[in-house]
Amino acid sequence: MPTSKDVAEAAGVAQSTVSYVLSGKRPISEKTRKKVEAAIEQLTYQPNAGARALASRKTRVIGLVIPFIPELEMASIMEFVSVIASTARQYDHDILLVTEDEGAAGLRRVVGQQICDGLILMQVEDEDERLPVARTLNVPVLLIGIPRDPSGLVCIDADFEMAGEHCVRDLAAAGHSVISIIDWQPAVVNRHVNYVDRFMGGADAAAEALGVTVQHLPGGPDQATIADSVDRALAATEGVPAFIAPDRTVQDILRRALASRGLTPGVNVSIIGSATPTLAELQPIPLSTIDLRPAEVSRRAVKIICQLLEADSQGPHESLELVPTVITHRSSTLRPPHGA
Amino acid sequence: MPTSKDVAEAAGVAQSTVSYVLSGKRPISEKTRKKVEAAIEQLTYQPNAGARALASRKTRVIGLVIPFIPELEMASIMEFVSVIASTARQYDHDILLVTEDEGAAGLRRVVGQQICDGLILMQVEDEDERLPVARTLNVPVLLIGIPRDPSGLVCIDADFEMAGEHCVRDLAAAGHSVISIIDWQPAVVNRHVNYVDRFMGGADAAAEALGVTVQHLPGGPDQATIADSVDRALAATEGVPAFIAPDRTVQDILRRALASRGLTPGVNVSIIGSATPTLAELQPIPLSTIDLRPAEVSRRAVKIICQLLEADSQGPHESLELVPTVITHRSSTLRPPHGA
DNA sequence: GACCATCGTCGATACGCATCGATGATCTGC
DNA sequence: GCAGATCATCGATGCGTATCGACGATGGTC
Repeated sequence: MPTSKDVAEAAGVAQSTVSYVLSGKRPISEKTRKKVEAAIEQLTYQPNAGARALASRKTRVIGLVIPFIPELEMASIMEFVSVIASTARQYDHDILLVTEDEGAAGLRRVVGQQICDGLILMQVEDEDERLPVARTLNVPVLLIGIPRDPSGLVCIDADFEMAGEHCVRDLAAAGHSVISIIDWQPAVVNRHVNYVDRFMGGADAAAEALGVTVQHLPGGPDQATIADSVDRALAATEGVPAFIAPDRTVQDILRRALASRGLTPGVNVSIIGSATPTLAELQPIPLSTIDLRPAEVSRRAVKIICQLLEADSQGPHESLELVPTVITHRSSTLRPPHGA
Repeated sequence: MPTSKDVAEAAGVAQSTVSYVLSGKRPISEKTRKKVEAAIEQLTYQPNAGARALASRKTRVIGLVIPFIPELEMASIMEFVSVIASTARQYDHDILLVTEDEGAAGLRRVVGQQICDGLILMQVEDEDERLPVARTLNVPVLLIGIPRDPSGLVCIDADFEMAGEHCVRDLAAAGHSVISIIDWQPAVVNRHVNYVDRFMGGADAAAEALGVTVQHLPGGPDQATIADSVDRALAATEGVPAFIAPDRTVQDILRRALASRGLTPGVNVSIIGSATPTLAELQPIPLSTIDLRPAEVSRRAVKIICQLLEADSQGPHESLELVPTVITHRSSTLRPPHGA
């Protein structure tokens, strides 16, 4: 592997000049620059990351703490990971994976060894054991998700409250007066991520404002629970029933439960779920969705932390950004009576 | 951040002694070791990764090149990623994400900058543009997947040939004489990953050996194609029809197509799919599966590359490891007549 | 008790880059 | 045509660790 010293010799300049050509932190004459660039090209020189990190005290690596939830929602998590990694590259950074099973010690490790300059935490829980540690680390930390106490922390998440509100508002506009929300499955609820509460809060607020009824029913990966929820929903509804099912696993089971009761989405029952556009279109009856925009959340997350890294901010920052959700009508919901 | 020099001063020894305590590469007296360890503890010292990499020429980081396939099979990919990351930790290594959209240049970058000591490539295609680059990089590279020409490369993958063979063998044993394989969806087939061919080859070989008929039918995320495939399968079958659907997206559509034709898995039709045990159990009729064991493939992948890193092997290694697949009977297939 | 091997520790150096102060070269204005 | 300002480049140093050679202390041997 060639070093900057090799490049310097090939170009007939000092090593420091090579460094300045690369960083642009001092003016370099056109002639010298050309010579150096030619030497770099010819030797296929690439700066050594370790040496660079040692000298500059910056690794240009961001640690990404990924959650470990067997099975569930893995596809969604992968979308975050993938977009975060490619966005980081746009800011000339790389992503180091930190698995959740390392716990808070993992954060201390990667920051303490100075493997990375900052951290992104996914799936932040209400009372997350990693938060006290995150607050004392002297590097920028970006949370995806909003803990109970976000003081002194930088957070971003989808606007679940808006999501709940929009779902209820849309179903109400389509003429439904009773709306049933099937909860996320227990595996998610038990994680104490509070987006569940925020979603429900938004839905309840909208219901109150619009004078419609929202009832909350248990979800679950088992069919019995959901079948029971459906029956309770039907019993409580006059007219066309409406369901909101944010959890993707719940949706599949719900669809089957409705089908076996002679209910067809878009005809004599409405369903809104959360799903990516592609997945929604693949359904036999394309699903009306509330898009929680994981890609946009990921992009902004990287942008924010890169700005913090740029600023070299020492003082404890604090901010909270919510990404608007988007509701899309497809065929699984009734059309509003007035064409709205 | 404390340095090893700080630790040395606190313990009243030389910096090099601290280094030897940590590495164990020279004998250290019990007394000195205790003093140093106490100082490390008290200062919460952690070695600087950059300096360590610079001096030792080892980063203890492995680059993981993740595929970029919108939507499809993301959950499965996440399982690879997650298991690879946590297994790497067991070998005291970390994982750096490299996204596929960087292409072959990405490999050159992370290796050239010496950000990582080795690479794992996922979803290797038959004629992968990254392979010629991989061969010339002077670091260990581990492929998950088997290219057309694996010479000079180290590969691991699930044994798809065995998988195809076992599926056919099991269905034949259950009394089916005509077996229909619904192909992966076009998005997968068009990637030219050759596991599709290997699976089909295994199935065909088993069919020939057992004297049963295997027919290949197109899959696809659209219902029309699959519905058509089902009709063609039924037309060609006397007795109870049998389907093999390795693609998860195809499975869902297939299930609906069968249901709408009055066919119930395990009763008057057999289906074997590929899915994780958890997902298989969640189905209304638990799915008999061929498990391609992504977690086991991931673990072995990390093990192999860590051994190569350990060995500091310069010469071009070459190996090919296939992980046996596991077939599990649940309720979606007929039982063999003789209880076998 | 003199000699040599072994053990434990130290000091010095190298790793490759960023960065600071210094220096020579070129230009400005009078 | 000369003092001072600006520009481009160089040399030296430090970042924190691993590692090599050296060296004093200890133990055993005859």
